[in-house]
Amino acid sequence: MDNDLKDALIKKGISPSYHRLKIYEYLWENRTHPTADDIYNAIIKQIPTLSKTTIYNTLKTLGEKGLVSSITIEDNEVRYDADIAFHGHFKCTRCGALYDIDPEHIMLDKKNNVGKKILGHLVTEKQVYYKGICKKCQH
Amino acid sequence: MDNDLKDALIKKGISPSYHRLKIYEYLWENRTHPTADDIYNAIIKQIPTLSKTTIYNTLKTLGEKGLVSSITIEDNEVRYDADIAFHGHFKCTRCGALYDIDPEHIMLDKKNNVGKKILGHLVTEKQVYYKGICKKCQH
DNA sequence: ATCATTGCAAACACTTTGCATACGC
DNA sequence: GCGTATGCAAAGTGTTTGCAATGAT
Repeated sequence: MDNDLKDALIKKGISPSYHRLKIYEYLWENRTHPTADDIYNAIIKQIPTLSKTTIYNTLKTLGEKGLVSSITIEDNEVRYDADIAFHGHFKCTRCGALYDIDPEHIMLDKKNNVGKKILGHLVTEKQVYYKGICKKCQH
Repeated sequence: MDNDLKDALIKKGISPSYHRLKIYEYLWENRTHPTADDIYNAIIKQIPTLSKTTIYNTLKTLGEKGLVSSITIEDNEVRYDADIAFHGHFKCTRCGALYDIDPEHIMLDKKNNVGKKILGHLVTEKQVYYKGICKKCQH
């Protein structure tokens, strides 16, 4: 399992250092759309010398190579996701949780239009998100 | 025309100070999705004593009262829009321009689902955006 | 020995906060 | 004159940068 992730890094030309592997592993196992800070606070327990810089460097590298996607909904926080298949998001404005939303639930075409043109503009990325009050917070 | 905007502020319970009116007027006339800084740099010419704080205060007030919507695509900049009808956006990663995209072009339902529930979550806001290379930058 | 990775501290950009001043009714 | 709006400066937050130290082959 660890080796699968390691191989994924190698396949993309990223040398699989211990730190990078741990960060990618964390994102792979925690589908909670963590921020850079969340990831840092989780992994520092296992790697006490870890620095934020390494988190940022690694997330940037993984992002550039297409292994993770980044989600910006609030201006003050970027969240990261190892699920790179197209899907929407729902952000609860009360508790802050971020949920995944399948394309079929948002009446979108399942394809994300990436590689196509809209009004003449070439699309390389698509994001759909909702805000509101999540299921748990409605009571 | 100025009076229409003034009345819109009054109707929402916002006292129409000169500064607030100028900021709202700027957003109304410039559908370029400016940042707080863009607005500041534009209006400082007419009101030399203007401060950024007033820009932020005003944008917050207008946003809370539903007169402008804010768009977050890049983590480091919030853009503002006096067009509060639902529509998508396209951000050019080369030149940075932000274009409006009509709902019909993005194969979405025209309704924005606001007030409805998705997977049990109550939706209060929906945003759709694309990134890519815009028409002008493709040559 | 060489090159890449990591870590620290400082720099940065945008936004918010606290409080004093000025304005409008 | 009183309450609100404004402005300044400082603090805060998340991220990036420069460079030195460390690690791997």
